[in-house]
Amino acid sequence: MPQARVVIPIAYARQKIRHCSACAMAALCLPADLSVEDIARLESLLGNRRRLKRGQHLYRAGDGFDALFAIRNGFFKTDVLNEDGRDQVTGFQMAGELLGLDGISSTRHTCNAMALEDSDVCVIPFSSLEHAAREIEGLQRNLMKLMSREIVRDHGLMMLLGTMRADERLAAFLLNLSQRFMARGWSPAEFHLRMTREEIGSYLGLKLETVSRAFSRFHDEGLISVQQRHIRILDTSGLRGMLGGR
Amino acid sequence: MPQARVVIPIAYARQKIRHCSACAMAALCLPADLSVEDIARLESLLGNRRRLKRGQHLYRAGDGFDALFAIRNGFFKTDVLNEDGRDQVTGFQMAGELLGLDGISSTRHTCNAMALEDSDVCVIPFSSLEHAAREIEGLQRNLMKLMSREIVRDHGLMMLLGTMRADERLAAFLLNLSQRFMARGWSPAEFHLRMTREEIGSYLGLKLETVSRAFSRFHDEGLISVQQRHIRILDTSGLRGMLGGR
DNA sequence: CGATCGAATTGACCCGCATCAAGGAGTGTG
DNA sequence: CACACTCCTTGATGCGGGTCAATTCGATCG
Repeated sequence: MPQARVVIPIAYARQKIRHCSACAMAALCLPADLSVEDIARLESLLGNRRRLKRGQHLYRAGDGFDALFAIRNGFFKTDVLNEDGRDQVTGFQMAGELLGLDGISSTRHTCNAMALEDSDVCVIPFSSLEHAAREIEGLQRNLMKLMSREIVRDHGLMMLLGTMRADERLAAFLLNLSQRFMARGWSPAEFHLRMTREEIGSYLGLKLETVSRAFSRFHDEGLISVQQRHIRILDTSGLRGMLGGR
Repeated sequence: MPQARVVIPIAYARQKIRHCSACAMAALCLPADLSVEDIARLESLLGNRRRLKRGQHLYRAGDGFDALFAIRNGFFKTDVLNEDGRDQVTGFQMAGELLGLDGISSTRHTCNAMALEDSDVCVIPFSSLEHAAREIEGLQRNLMKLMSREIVRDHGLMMLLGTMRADERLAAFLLNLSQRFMARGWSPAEFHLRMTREEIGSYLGLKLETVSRAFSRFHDEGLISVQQRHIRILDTSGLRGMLGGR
């Protein structure tokens, strides 16, 4: 067991040599479209990697903000909690996506980020990133694009929460997951949900029972097959047809 | 009437001399905390001002993106429209706030921005802004903070849409407006709504009848007085108590 | 000053989803 | 292997807000 203490730093050191340039997710992440030299610059400012076990928090609302996190692999949820105890899942994040953008607005994080499976993130100290972004044109642009994309994504979710009925919401959710898995080279048709029905419900503004019933209905209609958290999409266009199926 | 054609360009030219440094909203806007010299730099890259009549669009979804807009005075709504014709108001913006951040993620805007009263905005060409942000540290930071603040704001709205009941939503809406008016030195207790019940409803994920009924209920309970669009808040803490009044 | 038109209010009814409750499936533990 | 625990499914019931419809209010205009 004392060995672990020795082994881990070595592993870190080795990992630190090749960060982005060896990362399968680079194209979806901050380094997108940067030149080899600029990627090297970016790598030089990265902090250590950080590993999280399922259920661990990467950060919590109120924690000081000093770094962004790029998911190397794993799966996260973010949620906000308000005064009266209600909480709302604001997103599920997967490899290649950035966590912590909410913290830039002040000196503290405003939401919680929790690993839904054992995960691995790159720590990007924000002050170094800011500094580098002033010198690397493409980096500044990428960072702003990522933030803007987050804003656009949020608008889509508002649309979902404000105008859609339960099964439209779930169909949109599944199609979104499917598409993001596909963008990562994974199967778009068959995947394992890493979140509970309750977390899906919180994200979609529904109760867990409603989510469960909608899953069963999709199953009965032959759109998907569901076994607990294992999902197989059988009829993508059928699912797509549910949107606006008002 | 031909006179107007002559007068307007002159007015523009005169306005261009002093932008941020003479603007009452500077503290809430991009120049916040910048030095006098940096503000001068920022002013030098501003485009013309642009005036809009009530009902005019500043931009529409699909329009090319090349500038941000800072509201000098007036009032806007932004909304997104999806394939099947439903739309969702994503925000109401007032003096000192920035419009167009959604466009950064691609080369096009993804939502519509419409003036709800005669308004006046500063045009900020984005490529110049990006360039200046690389040289002016505080400017880059302010821009990122504004984007991050937008993300945090959106999370709050998701919470509202995902977990609150109708009158909580309306109470939160009124308190938010009130606070923003106060931050601008206007009355927090008495104001004129610039949007219809239907637009409020779209923003809050409710139908216009529900919004109207909630207003009437608040009125009957002595929390506010309502006459069409004129609102007077009579009991702020009462309103606040409605949140989480499950 | 009456006519017209969009916006807001109010009422009656109904439906989708929340709520409450019971039981089943899967997983880890002593 | 029994037990506990969490997560999921399914049913019964009720309510909040959607829907449809009628009326009123206020502004604009001939």
